[in-house]
Order: sequence, then C-alpha cells, then structure tokens
Amino acid sequence: MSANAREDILAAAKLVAQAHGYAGLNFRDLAEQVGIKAASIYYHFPSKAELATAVAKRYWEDAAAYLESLLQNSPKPLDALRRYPETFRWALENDNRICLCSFMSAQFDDLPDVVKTEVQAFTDVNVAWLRKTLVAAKVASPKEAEKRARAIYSGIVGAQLMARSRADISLYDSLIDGYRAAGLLPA
Amino acid sequence: MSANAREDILAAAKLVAQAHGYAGLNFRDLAEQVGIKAASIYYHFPSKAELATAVAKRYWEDAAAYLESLLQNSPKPLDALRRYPETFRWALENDNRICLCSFMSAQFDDLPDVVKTEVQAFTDVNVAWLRKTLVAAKVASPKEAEKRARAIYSGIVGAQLMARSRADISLYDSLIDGYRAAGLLPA
DNA sequence: ACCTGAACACCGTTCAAGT
DNA sequence: ACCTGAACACCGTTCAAGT
Repeated sequence: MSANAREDILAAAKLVAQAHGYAGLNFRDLAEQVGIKAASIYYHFPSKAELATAVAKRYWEDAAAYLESLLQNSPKPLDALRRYPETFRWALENDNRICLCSFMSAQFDDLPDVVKTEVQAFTDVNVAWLRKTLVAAKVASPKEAEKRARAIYSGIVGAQLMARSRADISLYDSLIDGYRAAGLLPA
Repeated sequence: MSANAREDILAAAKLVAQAHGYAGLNFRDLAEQVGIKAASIYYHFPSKAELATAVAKRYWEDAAAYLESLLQNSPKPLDALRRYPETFRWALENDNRICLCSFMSAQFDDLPDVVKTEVQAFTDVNVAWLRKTLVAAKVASPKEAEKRARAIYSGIVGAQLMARSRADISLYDSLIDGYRAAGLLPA
C-alpha cells in the first residue's frame, strides 16, 4: 500500500471491475487490498456509484491519452491502426480480464446513470480516434469512417469477450486475424 | 403462473440472466415472479449452479433447433446467413436484453464450471452452424470457414453489447450494416 | 408430490462515533 | 482529516413441517 489511499482504491477497483464488473465491486475485498477497512472507503468516495464513476472516468482519460500518443509516435496512421487491437489484448493478458466498459455495458440495467455516462465516454473516445485514424490512413473516406470505426470497435469488443469465455488469448489473435482476412481491419 | 413451476422458473431465470447475468439471478425475486417462495425453487433445482446450468442448456438447445429450422426453411443457405443477425436482434428488442451467453462470458470468473460448459456450448452451436452455412453458401471455403464463422459470431456479439450500452437498437442495425460494408458479413 | 416458515451464515452498505 | 464498529438489509441455502 502506498501513501495515497484514494489512488490505491482507484487502481484496485479498476482491476476488480474488469474481472467482476460493477456488481462484483465489493468494498470489503477492495479495502483489504488497500489495507484499510471497508467503511473507510466511504471517506474517499461517497458511494459505490461515485467510486465507479471515478474509475470509469480515469479509464477513458487514460485510454484517450494512450491513443493520442500511439498516433503521434507511429510513423504512419496506418501503423497506429494496425496496433489498435493490442490495446484490448492487454486486459486478456492481465489474468483474462476484459475492458471495464464492456463489462459495464453488459450490466447496463444495474448501472447508476452517472456511471453510464462515463462508460459511454470510453466508447466515444475509441470510436472518435478510430474514425480520425481511418481517414488519416486513407482506409475509409470521411463519409464512411464513422460507421467503419464503430464496426471495428464492436468487433474488437466481441473478440475480447469471446476470448475471455474460453480463457484463450490465442483465440483473440485468431479473431483479429479473421477480421483482417474478412476486410474489417486493414491487413 | 402456469401449471408447471419448473418451466416457469426456467423461463423467468432466462430473462433475468439476460438482463442481470449470473450474479443477478436471485432466488427471492425469481420465486416471486413464479408465484412461489424462494425455498420452493430448491425442490426443482438443487442449487443456483444447477438452475443456471439448466437455463444455459435449454438456451443453446433452443438456439440449435431454431438455427436448423432457419436453414431448412430458407430457399438458399445464403438467405439463412443473411437472416442470422436477426436472432441476436430479438434480445435487444426484448427490453434491451443481451445473449445469456455473452453476459455469462463477461462473468466468466464467477461462474461454476458446470455453467461454463453450457455457456461454451452455445458458442459452439452458433459457430458450427455458421461454418456449415458459410460453406454451403459458398461464402467461404471449407478451409477458411471456421475462422470466418468465429469472426462473424464475435462481431455480432460485440454489436449486441455495444447497442445495449446505448439502449439503441438502431445502432445494432447500423453495426451489422457496417460489417456488411466492410466484408465480414455477406451483402 | 410440492410447497413454506424460519433460521443460519454470510456479504455489501451505511453512518454515528472514535482518534 | 481519516478511520472503524456495529448495525442493517439482503442472499443462497437448509430443513423440519405442512398440505
């Protein structure tokens, strides 16, 4: 445990949410990981909804920052595009977790509205980046890019979910290959 | 409530699992819907794991039967293939639910092993049908068909999940269109 | 055969109270 | 400021008892 309980809670909660979702976020286990008591979490976050909101907000902010740096540091936009599926591979590598946003999308009915907003922001960030990069890489025309970006995003989300259900990361790679072969992703 | 409590429990549990997942299946609410007490469910199913197993088994059996009838009743295999995305649209039409198998795939870590087996069987049924139908429709060669079938399945699963997160069924249709435009699904 | 009340051990959540 | 004990509501499960 570090000197900053709030940051420790956020970090631990992110991992729990990626493995067990919103319903699986439990304050007793979370507190134990951080080294405080469950009730103490409520000093830092007024409710489970607020904690989940903070986690999801941090999550899309980090994603946005990473995607920008990926684009900046790639020789060509097409290179960044080719590496996009990697970002969703990491969760699977990390103990067969999935995207926090995907898990919470499944639990949509049980999500407080404030959390829904942040979960949707993650999708928006990804789709906007894909649209921009598809156009820059001349893979799609400005007119087609939005639809193509959404199709790529949902395809990758589905691949991650399916790979999790088999606890098989090679299945993820195979599905991404399948998208390339079929023409959804650039070769 | 009908004359058959066991069937009523299965039917109610299916809907709950499609909206709230395995963790969201609780015997008290379920019993109330069926018109009996929570303890009575244990007369029909020895445990929550066994109930979920029965629900998931019934789910893939029904899917298998429907897909066979779809193929039999279609003029050409390609027609059946074109109608495949409809089967995942129905859950969204039904109060923004999703595939039971997708929800439980997200909750993989929290699933008893017996349930996992039945959840995976649903995927197997769908992928096997797609493979067979892709070959029959000459959309994919026997060699490519397995990979293509899995890519289509995961793509549709992702589209359904993304549409749920916006409670927007037109988004599902748009994503399926995007798959057709990109070449993942036959036009 | 089918169902129930009551109880058990447990868990997430809350808040008044501690330091 | 930061944390906690203790209570509360709830859940899966059991079982003796009811019809």
